Amino acid sequence: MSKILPENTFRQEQEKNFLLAILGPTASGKSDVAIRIAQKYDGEIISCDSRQVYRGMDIGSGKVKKDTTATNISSAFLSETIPHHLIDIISPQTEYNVVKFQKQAHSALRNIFSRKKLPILCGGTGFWAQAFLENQIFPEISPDKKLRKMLEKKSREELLEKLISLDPQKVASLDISNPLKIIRALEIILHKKTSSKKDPTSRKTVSPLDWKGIIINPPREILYKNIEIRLNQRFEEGMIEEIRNLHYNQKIPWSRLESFGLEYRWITRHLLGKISFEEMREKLLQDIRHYAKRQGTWFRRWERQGRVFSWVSSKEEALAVAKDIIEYL
RNA sequence: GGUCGUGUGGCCGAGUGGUUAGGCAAGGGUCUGCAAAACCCUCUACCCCGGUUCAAUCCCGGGCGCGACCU
Repeated sequence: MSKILPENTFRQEQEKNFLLAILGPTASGKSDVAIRIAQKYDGEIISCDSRQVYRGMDIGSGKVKKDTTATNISSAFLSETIPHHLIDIISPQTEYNVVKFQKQAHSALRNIFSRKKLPILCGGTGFWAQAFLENQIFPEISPDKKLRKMLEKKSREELLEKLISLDPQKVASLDISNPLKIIRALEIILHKKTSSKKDPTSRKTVSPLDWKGIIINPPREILYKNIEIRLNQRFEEGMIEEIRNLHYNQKIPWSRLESFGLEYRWITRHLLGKISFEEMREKLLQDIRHYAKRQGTWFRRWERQGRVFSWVSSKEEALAVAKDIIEYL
């Protein structure tokens, strides 16, 4: 089994630190494609999914099935004998965010390169993917839960007023109709004032990554149909049980579960008796479609900013394009 | 057959004699430490015909459709 296919040797020989990204909306088949590429070219997967990082959130977040037979030494999550990084890394109680992801993804990446494997970033969280792949720099002011909680009670108008009084210039470059954005802006300003350590924009620069991205973007109707089929499967696989368990056994508060959105949000509401199964299913389906749409918006915008992607409409096409990219590196 | 009621954009649903309710869906978009989150934009309709009127989706008459009740 360790006798490798001709394609596999290819990886060992090439010196470039190249990274392939498989992106796309939910239910587009990213995971399948990534695993098949990894199998063919001796790769490892870095998951880029803001919900799959959490332990116990399996069916609802669409994790690939874990290998239970494998006795591999790797600490990574294994599926189809392929290591998956950044899956199951923290408890759902823990706060996680882009910056943490950036750091961990980079360390996973270094790790994979050191073993001369092909890293494959796979996921639908566009914000995280872009932050990681483009080494985006964030102001070094970490979220302040207490402050946020306090500010959340205020109206958008009050928040805006406060922001204008503190930093009138900031307003121009901000989406001021969104309270969350104003809160973060305030958070940065207030902390800069109190703990004026170092210039928040200064940070070690990382050398740019050499990567190419494939976006799987099936026609809307097909995607929506897949979403529904997949949702039905998830119910059959015991997704409701999973969420019940997260609350009653893992003691995750309902409010926390709701905040995860989609399946976690709607099933929680159903478990609390607020809505019937049918209503929950309908609302959830609707929300997943909206989510898929937003994901598409993200990728289109990213491309408009100057990044070129290979857009494909099916898994097969994705595999063909991946083959071209990798074999002609 | 009769009586009463009703007919608004893909759906729900207010309303008015002349300046376009609203919600949902749909589509588009924003995003620099909550991103499966949060937020923004677009989508001028009033069943048909005739009449009244400067002007009708709104008033009157007729037709058609739907609903309820009566026979």
